[in-house]
Amino acid sequence: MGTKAELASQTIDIFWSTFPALWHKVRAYVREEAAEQFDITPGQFHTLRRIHSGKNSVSQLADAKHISRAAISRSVEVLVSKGWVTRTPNPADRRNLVLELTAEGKDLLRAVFHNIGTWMEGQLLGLEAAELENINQSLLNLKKAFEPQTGEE
Amino acid sequence: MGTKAELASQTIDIFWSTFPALWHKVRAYVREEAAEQFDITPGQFHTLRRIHSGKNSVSQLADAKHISRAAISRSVEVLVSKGWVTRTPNPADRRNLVLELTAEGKDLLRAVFHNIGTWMEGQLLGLEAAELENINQSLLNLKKAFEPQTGEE
DNA sequence: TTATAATGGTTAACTATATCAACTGTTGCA
DNA sequence: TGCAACAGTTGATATAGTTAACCATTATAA
Repeated sequence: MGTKAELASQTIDIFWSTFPALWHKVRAYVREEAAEQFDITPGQFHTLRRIHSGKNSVSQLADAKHISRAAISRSVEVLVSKGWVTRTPNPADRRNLVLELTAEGKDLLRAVFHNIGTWMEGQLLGLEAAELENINQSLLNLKKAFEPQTGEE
Repeated sequence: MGTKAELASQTIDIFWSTFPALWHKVRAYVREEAAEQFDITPGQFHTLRRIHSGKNSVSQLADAKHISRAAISRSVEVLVSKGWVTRTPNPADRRNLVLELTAEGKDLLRAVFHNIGTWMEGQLLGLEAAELENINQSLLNLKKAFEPQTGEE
């Protein structure tokens, strides 16, 4: 019942009152802007984003998003059919298909990021520099707290 | 090109590398635990959560989640059919149906929150007290930054 | 070496959740 | 009065998730 447990309990309350609303707001922005300009759904955008950040197989994507391989497989199928992603057999392990963004996929991702980034920056500039620094550090700490511990999970 | 713009740009990068992963992790936890114990999907849980926090009509829920009234209407229908929510005609405006949690709905929500809270607290206790304080303040600031401005949006 | 288990990926059948468009009923306003 | 706006539902459709079953390949181990 020390101060730390109390703080953690506060964090949880604050998490629920801030995180989902913010997430849904960003997702709604993606839906409105990106869907209108590029015919891409939020889910497809996020899959594209994760491929870009190095998750280059169906299994890796499934692990990252904590959903089934079947769901990712279909999602990737759509991205391939739209010409944004390629599936290349991996000679070193012929079960594996390596995913990569096409030039069009990269362009699209860049455009959507730029679009959303402009909007987000406009919102964030309402804060003070010191507040932004704290946010940056805090998000990284939050991520660290929820990362799989060595030897566990 | 001041420091503040640079910080905001960093914040956006950090946002993308932390926020979605964390959100999907929490969502996955809800899916596994809550679904198994209470036969409730993450989406239903979040709708229940928002009704509990005071969004007591289909329209308010649609605004809060930034999705269509039609989608919320169907989601609420499920919650009603499962006995977790009631729809009561509002005498002051007979177009409006007031949503409320039933006792079962409240119990369920409490149980799921307790379940997830225990898990989250375990994760958060890996951080220092000062880090938790910063996280609490930062999440509130982040929310503030993305709240509709007076006279805009 | 050879059977068996585990991995990577797809497909099928199903359910949940989102869209838009069309609709009913009610309210507000000119 | 008459019409526009609002609250909510329903139908048709698309996307996204589940589990189970399956194929091909790779890893393990008797």
